[in-house]
Amino acid sequence: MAKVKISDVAREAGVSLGTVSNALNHPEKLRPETLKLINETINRLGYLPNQSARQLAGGATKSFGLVLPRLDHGFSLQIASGAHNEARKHGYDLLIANADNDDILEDHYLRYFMGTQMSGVMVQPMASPDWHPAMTKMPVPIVHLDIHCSEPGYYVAADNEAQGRIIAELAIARGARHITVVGRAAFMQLTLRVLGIHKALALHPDIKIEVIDAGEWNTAADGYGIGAQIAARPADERPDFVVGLTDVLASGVISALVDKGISVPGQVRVAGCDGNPLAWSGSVPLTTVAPPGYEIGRKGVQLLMEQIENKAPAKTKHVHIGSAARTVTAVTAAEDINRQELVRPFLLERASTQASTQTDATAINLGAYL
Amino acid sequence: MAKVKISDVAREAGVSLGTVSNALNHPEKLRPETLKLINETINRLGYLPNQSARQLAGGATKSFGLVLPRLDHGFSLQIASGAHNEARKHGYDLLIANADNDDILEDHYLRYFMGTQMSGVMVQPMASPDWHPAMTKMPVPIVHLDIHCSEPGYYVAADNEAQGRIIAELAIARGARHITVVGRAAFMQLTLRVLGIHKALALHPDIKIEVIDAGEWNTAADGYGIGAQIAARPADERPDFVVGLTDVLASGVISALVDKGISVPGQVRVAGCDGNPLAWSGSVPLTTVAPPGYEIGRKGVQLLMEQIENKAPAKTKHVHIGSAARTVTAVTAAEDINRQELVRPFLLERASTQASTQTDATAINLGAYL
DNA sequence: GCTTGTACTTGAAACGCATCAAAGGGGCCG
DNA sequence: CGGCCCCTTTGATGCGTTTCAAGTACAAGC
Repeated sequence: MAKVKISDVAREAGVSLGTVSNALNHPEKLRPETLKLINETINRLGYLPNQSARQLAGGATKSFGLVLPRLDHGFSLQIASGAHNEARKHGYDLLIANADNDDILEDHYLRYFMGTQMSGVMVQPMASPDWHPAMTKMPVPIVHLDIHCSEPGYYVAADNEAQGRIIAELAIARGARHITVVGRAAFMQLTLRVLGIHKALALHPDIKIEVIDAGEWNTAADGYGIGAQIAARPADERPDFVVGLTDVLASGVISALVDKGISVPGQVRVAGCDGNPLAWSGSVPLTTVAPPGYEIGRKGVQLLMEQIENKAPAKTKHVHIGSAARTVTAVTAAEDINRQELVRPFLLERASTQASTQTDATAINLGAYL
Repeated sequence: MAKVKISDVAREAGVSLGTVSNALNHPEKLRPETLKLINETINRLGYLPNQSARQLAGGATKSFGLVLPRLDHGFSLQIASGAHNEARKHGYDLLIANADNDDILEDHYLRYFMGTQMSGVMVQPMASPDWHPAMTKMPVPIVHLDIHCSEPGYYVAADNEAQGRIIAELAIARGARHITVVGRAAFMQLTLRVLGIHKALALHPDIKIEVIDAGEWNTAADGYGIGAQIAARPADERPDFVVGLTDVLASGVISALVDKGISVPGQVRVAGCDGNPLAWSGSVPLTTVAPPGYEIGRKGVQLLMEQIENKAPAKTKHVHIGSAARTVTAVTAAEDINRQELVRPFLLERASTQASTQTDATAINLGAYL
């Protein structure tokens, strides 16, 4: 049970300590026989290099840290997935920490990663990173994800405003006369979506628009409540297009409307706004705009690599990724549900979505969502 | 940009190196003024302890590593969530690595964690851990999750067989005469579910049962294909109850059946088998059995703590968590879809589900799935 | 046989910190 | 005033590696 260290391997193999180290890090420098001997000894003894010591002695390790606000948020997972693949491509490991919606914890893990000699760190922050500016001038490359920083630094953000615009344009294209936006714009991202919707509609003063605040957490239950409220209105005061700022909200709205006997999309169309897998993997898909989470993660790692390779003092560099990507559309099964984009059978649609975005692994990854 | 180290802080604060170290690790040993002075200096200089050095000097850190096969699998996330909460409760950090369905990578991260002086490591292995037995006799506490080990060691597994049994019993209770199980039992977990179904049905020889293999990955598309195939049969050869070994499969089956004009659950009932959030968060919920992922993660950390505290040589210890937990049932919106558990309105049902399982944070966590 | 070069191998130094025995300082008691 | 004890601070030591200048062995060329 006592840990076997490099010197044990060296002694046992009858070579010096430095040679074992070379076997691990620069195998090309050793004579093949020596290498083989050492590897055998390593396996026989069950030697496991002490990462702490390696890092201490050798400087940074080839690994990145990623701090996410939650793990059960599909978008964050797309980020993680994109970051992971890109990191592996460069031969880096990716370690993920869950801040669990807690400022303190986010800060804690951030410091932890910076102190672990990670080669770089990424965060999808809950608050603006300006909130803890100390972090931005750390001796480790850092990239903020899904957020706009005013301070100099690196960040990758999705164009949330465009996302709102796209949904609004979809509504316009579908001939909407009265649009209801459902949800609490508690986060900057959601606020921007609303802004995008307003901007797009500014050109169409004849279209009526209202925004209904949902409960604090934008849950499906909140959506259901608002849906019920909408259903209860006289027909001529009902919107003909509802946008859930969140897919889950949209789901709730649909449930309520249909429960109350209102046809979707016959009388009211409903769309979501964040490309949640549940929106298009369920048996009744929902039209939604998918923000490019995977791409954000990928780009984040690329910015990290850039900082590492150039070793230049971090100048400001921001990357914007258009959210336009694609609108997940689908045909539903049930007669009565959200059939608005009736192009082809649901599953074929999904299949074709995957096929057409092979370069964008998002679809593939989400597709495997069991 | 040069990293500031503990000696810099000490010099700047006019105290010795050991005192700064104490400020960090044993603040109660310092006079309040000294502590304050040091903390101010730390902040002023932006000092960040080098975790590698700490670990090297001080032995294990209070942190656990968790290696997951994928991140976009709801079940794994429940594990992560449970493990995280339990770990934090004990004051431990949790770092997560994504093995991305790759044996090599799983092994890599496992070694990485073991070498990082983690206090303990958990894996949800893809293959049986007997596959790489070297890992089980490492000098770091390790717990295997969601798998049965024959070797001595610690593991936490869900009772997948019970899961199959529960679904089968549901089918029986609903008066099924012909059950079709859909899916490829590629993994042990799925095999056990099938086994459970068979065992439960052994008592009912009059009920016909068939198993249809799905494509390699049990995707929704696979389910759709099989659903279409079922739909094409003459009415009297069609099952009246379909079990998807995976919720996604079940979703696909439903889509196909309804597309082909077969009423669900009027003519055919369909149930899933793994409590995927998409099953019950979507606008059309699916009946499914939820395996206790959250509980598995929690229990895993508890076993780790046990090993750490007792420091006894790891004896075999296995924990089984019954999957019985709860059957997520729901009322759907659309007339034609899977309404089989028509108890009360969908969202109320969900609300009550959450309320009744406050102690089981699974529901709460999944509920927040945006 | 001697020199030069090539191909490996060696081992001491440093990495940044936690630890802990020992020293320092101050108050209290006799 | 001396002796004790307690509270606080000190700094040398070692943690397991990597690195790199210095060393060894051997072959080829003269």
